[in-house]
Parts: sequence; structure tokens; C-alpha cells
Amino acid sequence: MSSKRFAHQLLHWYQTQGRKNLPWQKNRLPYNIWVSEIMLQQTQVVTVIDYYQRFMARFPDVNSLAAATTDEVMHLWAGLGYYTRARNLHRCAQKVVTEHQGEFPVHSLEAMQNLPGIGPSTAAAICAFSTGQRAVILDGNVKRVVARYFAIEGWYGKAQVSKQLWQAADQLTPNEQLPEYTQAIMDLGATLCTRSKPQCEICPVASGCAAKAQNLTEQLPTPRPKKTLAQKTRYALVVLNSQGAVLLEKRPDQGIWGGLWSFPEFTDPQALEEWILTHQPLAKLEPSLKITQSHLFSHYQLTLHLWVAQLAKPQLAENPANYTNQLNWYDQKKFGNIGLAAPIKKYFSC
DNA sequence: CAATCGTGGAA
DNA sequence: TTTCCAAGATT
Repeated sequence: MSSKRFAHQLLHWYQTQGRKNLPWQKNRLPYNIWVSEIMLQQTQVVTVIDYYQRFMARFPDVNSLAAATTDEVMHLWAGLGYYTRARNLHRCAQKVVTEHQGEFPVHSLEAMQNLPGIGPSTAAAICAFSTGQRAVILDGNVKRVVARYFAIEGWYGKAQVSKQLWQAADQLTPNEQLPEYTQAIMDLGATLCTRSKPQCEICPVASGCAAKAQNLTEQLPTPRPKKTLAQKTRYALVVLNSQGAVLLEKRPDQGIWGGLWSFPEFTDPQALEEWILTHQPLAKLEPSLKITQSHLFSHYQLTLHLWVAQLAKPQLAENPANYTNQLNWYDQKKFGNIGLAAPIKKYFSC
């Protein structure tokens, strides 16, 4: 059976060419594997490494993470992107502590998938790495490898194509050496079977690759259909008080930068000025100070106009009674206690 | 099911 | 400079 030959060839290549010294490969503890897998979702290895080291130094185990404040978790995640991951990570830790006696249910793929932030592929990766049980992953690397190996056409954002890829990945997955195989197929995709200029000449499974046989490696996997990037314009309020603290608002979980702190944001200038006059009759706009930031996301481009305001009545404006855990003043010395959205980091160059 | 959700590296 | 998308999950 060709699938057995695939695993055999891949595992032989992995012995000498696989990646074995990444920070999360020092042990095979479910907690360590889990943190790395969540960080690595849609994020490149080189980007994750520093975040992983800092995170593990602060939260060495699931109990320490479960006991942390959301703000501190978000602080260590700020800059990594996809902040739902961080909020789910925190929730997941608390759920493992309260419902699973502090131990990940790694012997049940289904139980793992019922934890927040852990989907089919991540559950399989954690289970395979930590227990060696047979579990099928399908990350971006594996999608690319199997799409080429079986010459599967179509964008894998489509459900039907995704289903085919899962079946193909399942077919190739062996019954033994799951930790090694799981790492190996990701390494192949990351180092040889790359998006552009794959190194088929030295690929261990080239002999069975349908894309190579049909000269389709450049066409596969089928790229995402192009679509024009949406544009958004927003207005944000920048206020510093007499102590040098800045007024920040915690962003709602739904939407961009969810759970991070940013400048109070408005859809239009009228809303911004109205907010100052009614909700906070404490400041006056300084029209001469307007700063424009540009932020590019996967699905839209944001133009953010920062309007700098000055406090008209500092003694009132700085009264703590006027503020909540969703809206408050933050001195830059306390920036280490919360997660800051990109506009804040850009404005303060931190 | 299709859209949403970040950031930075590579080409 | 522009385009593409990476160790995907959630709604």
C-alpha cells in the first residue's frame, strides 16, 4: 500500500532532516505542547519562539495559567494576533483545572476537542505528541503536502476540498511512530514542500507524488480566490491626564483586538465629539493634533484617525469614580499589566 | 457554510 | 510596492 511507503520514506528522512530542537520539543508534556500548538495556529514558527519562551517562563503549568488575570495573559499575547486564541487559552486552562483535575484529557480526542480553542487538528497534534496514539492532523503544511501528493485541486477553504484533504491525510497516517510522523510531515511541508519553489529533487516522497508526476507542483495547492480588500475608517480619542496617564478602553471580545486595551474608538467624528460632550464633558479637542495610523488585516484595511484632546476639567476627568474596568487611565508604567492593541504600541513606540 | 480574526516574512 | 498566507477555530 502506497500510504505505508509514504510514512516509511518520510520517517527515514525525518531521522536526519527533521526539526528536533524547537523550544516546545524539550519535553512532551501536554501543557507545553498545547501552548505551542495554540500559538502556532496560523502563525509561523519564527514568530512564536520568543512569545512561547516568555509565556512559559511566566506560566510554567496549567494551574499558574488558570490563576492568572485575563489582562496578564493578554499582555503576554499582545502582538501575536488572533486574540480569541489567548482568551480561549485562558478559559481552557481554567476548564482543565476545574473539570479535568488539572490534567488534559489527552487519551480522548473527543474530550480534547471539547476544550475551547482546540479544534480537530490541534487536538490530534496534542494527542499524538503526548501519547503516541494515532491521530490525524491537517495544518497548513499537511494540506500543502497531501494536496500535491494526491494532486487534489480546489481551494481548501471550501468544505468539499477540506473533506478530501482530511481523507488523504488520514490515508497517509501510519499506526506507529505517531509523534515522529506528525512532526515529520509538518517539517516536510515547512522545509521542502514549500509554497513556492518546492525542493522536489531531494524530497523523500517524490516518487509517489502525483503533482510532481503531472508537473503540477506550481499550481497546487489551489490558491485562495482573490477579492478586493475592504476599507474601514475609524476615529479614536487620545487623552493624557495631568499625571501623564492615557485613557484606554478595553475592546469587546468580538471584533478586532478583542480583549486588548486601545484608545476609545468611534465610527465617525460626530460620535467622538458627542462622546466627549455627553459621556465625558471633561475634555476639549485640539484640532491641530490629528494623527493617522494605517492597519492592514487579512480581511480589511483600517485607517485610524487619532484625535488628540486636552482635559478641560482635570479634577473631574481624573476622578476614579467616573471609570470602570472597561474604561480607565493607564500610566505607561502599568503597560506591563495589560495587553495593548497595535494603535497604542504604535503611538507610544512600545 | 462562509466570514471573521493579526501580524510579519517571503517573493 | 503588492500579494500571499502561515502548526485553524469559531460562529
